[in-house]
Amino acid sequence: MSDEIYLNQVPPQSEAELLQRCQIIAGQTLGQLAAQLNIVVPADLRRHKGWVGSLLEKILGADAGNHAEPDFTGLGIELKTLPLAANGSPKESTYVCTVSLTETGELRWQDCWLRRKLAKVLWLPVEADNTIPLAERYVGEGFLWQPDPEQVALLKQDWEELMDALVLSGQAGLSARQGQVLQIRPKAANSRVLAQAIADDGSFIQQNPRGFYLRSEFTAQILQANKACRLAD
Amino acid sequence: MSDEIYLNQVPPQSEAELLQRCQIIAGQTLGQLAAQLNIVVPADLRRHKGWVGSLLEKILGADAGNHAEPDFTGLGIELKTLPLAANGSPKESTYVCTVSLTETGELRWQDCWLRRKLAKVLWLPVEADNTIPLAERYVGEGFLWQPDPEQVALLKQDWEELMDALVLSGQAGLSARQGQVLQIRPKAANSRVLAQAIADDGSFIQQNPRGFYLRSEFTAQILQANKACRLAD
DNA sequence: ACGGATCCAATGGTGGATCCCG
DNA sequence: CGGGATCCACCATTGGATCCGT
Repeated sequence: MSDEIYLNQVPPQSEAELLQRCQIIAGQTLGQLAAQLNIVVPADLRRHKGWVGSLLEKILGADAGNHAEPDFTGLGIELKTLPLAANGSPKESTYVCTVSLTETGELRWQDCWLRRKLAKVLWLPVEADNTIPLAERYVGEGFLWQPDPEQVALLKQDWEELMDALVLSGQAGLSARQGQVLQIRPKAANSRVLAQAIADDGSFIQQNPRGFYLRSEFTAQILQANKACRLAD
Repeated sequence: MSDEIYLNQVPPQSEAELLQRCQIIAGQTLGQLAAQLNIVVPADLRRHKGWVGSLLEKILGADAGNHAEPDFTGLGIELKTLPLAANGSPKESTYVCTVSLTETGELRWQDCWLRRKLAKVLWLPVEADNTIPLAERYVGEGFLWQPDPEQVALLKQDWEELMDALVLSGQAGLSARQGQVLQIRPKAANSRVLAQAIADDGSFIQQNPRGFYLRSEFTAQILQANKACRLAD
C-alpha cells in the first residue's frame, strides 16, 4: 500500500528518489505493476513492442513524453529497459535514437544526439524470455550508468565511422555489420516508410529512416560491471 | 444509378470529366451525396467545420489528401467550397493557406504558396444558411476560375503588404483589417496553440499560427462574374 | 459584420522497442 | 544469430473550414 505512494506518476525529485522507486519495483512482475495503474497487459509483445518501456516510464514517473529530452527532465536521466534472455544476458540490441539523414556531415560527436542520450542512463533489467507469460515477468534492480572513458572512446569511434560511411556512400554503403558497439539499422513502421534525406549531390531524396542501436554485447558488459560493483559493496 | 459511376472516389482524368461530375452533383443535397458514400451527416457544423469540404472532395475524387499539392493532383486544380448565405452571397471568408512564420522575409510573390494555391480553383457553391438542416442543403454548379490580371494584381499587392507588415512589426503589427481582398487571421485549434516563428532579432519564438483568407467581398465578385459569363452563353 | 477564436479527421513523425527469416 | 523488417501509442501538424461575441 505505502509503496504506491511512490508510484503515482509524479516525477522523482532526485536521483536518490528515483533509485528508491527502482528498489520498490524490483522483484515485482509486470502484471503487478500494470495492475497498480489499471493498465491491461497484452497477451504478448508482437503487436505491442514498446509496451514494457512505456509501462515502466509511467510507473517511475518519467515526464518527458515524446519530447527531445531525457525521460526524467529534471534529472537529465534517460530510462532504458534491458530485456533479459533466460540466461540473464541482454536478448536484444538497444535502440538509442534516430539517425539524422539531413545533417550527417555537419555534426560532431560533442554535439550529437546519441552522446547526449547516453550521458546518463537508468538501466532497468526485465525478464524477456518468451516462454514466460508477459504479466509474470519480473523486473530487476535498476541502476544508473554513465559511460566510462573507454566506453566513450568506443562510442565516439563507432559514431564517427558510421557517420563518415553515411556521408561517403549514403545509405547503400551502410550495413548493420559496421561498428563494434554501435550499429545503424532500420527504424520505422515498415520498409515503405520514407524520410527526407540529402543525396551525394546535395539534392533532397527519400530514404528509409534509420536508428542507432547499442549491440547487446555492449549492454552485457554494462550489466556485468554493475553486478561486480554491487558484489564489491 | 449510372450517376454513381462517376462518384466512386477515382480521380477525374481531365478538366472536362471534373466539370461533368460537378454537373451531376449540382442540384443534389448534402444528405443525398453523403448517402452515396455511406457517410453520416452531422446535426450541424459547430463541431464539424470542415465536413462539407471533405465530403465534396471525396465525392469528386480529390486525391491529394493532406499533402502540399492541389486537391486534384493530376489537373493542378484546388477545390474550394463557397458557403452561400440565404441571399446567395458568400457567407464567410475563404481560407487559402497558412502563413509561414519562418520564411517571411525570404519569399517572393512568384514563389509563394498562396499564388500557387489560387492558380486554378474549382469553386463549388453550397447553401450555408443555418436555418436549413445540413442534410437538406443544395450543392450549386461548380465552376473553374483562374485569377484575371486585375485580380492577380490585387492579390499580389495585398500579399506583399501583409508580408511586409509581418517582417517589420511581427504578429503584433498585423490586423485582419489590413488587405483589400486578402487578410491574415488566426488558424489553429485555439489561441493557446503555438507555432515556431522568427523574431525581429532572428531568434526563434512561438506565435499563434495564422492563415491567409480571401475576403467574402472578393469571392462574391468571382461568383458574380461567373453568373454573368454563363448568362452570356 | 467581421475579427479573433475555435473544431474535427487524418496523417506523419517520434519514442517505446521486439519480431523473424535465412 | 542477428540484420533487416516491423508494430503500437501518442502528439503535433495540416487541411477542411465555421463559430460567435462585441
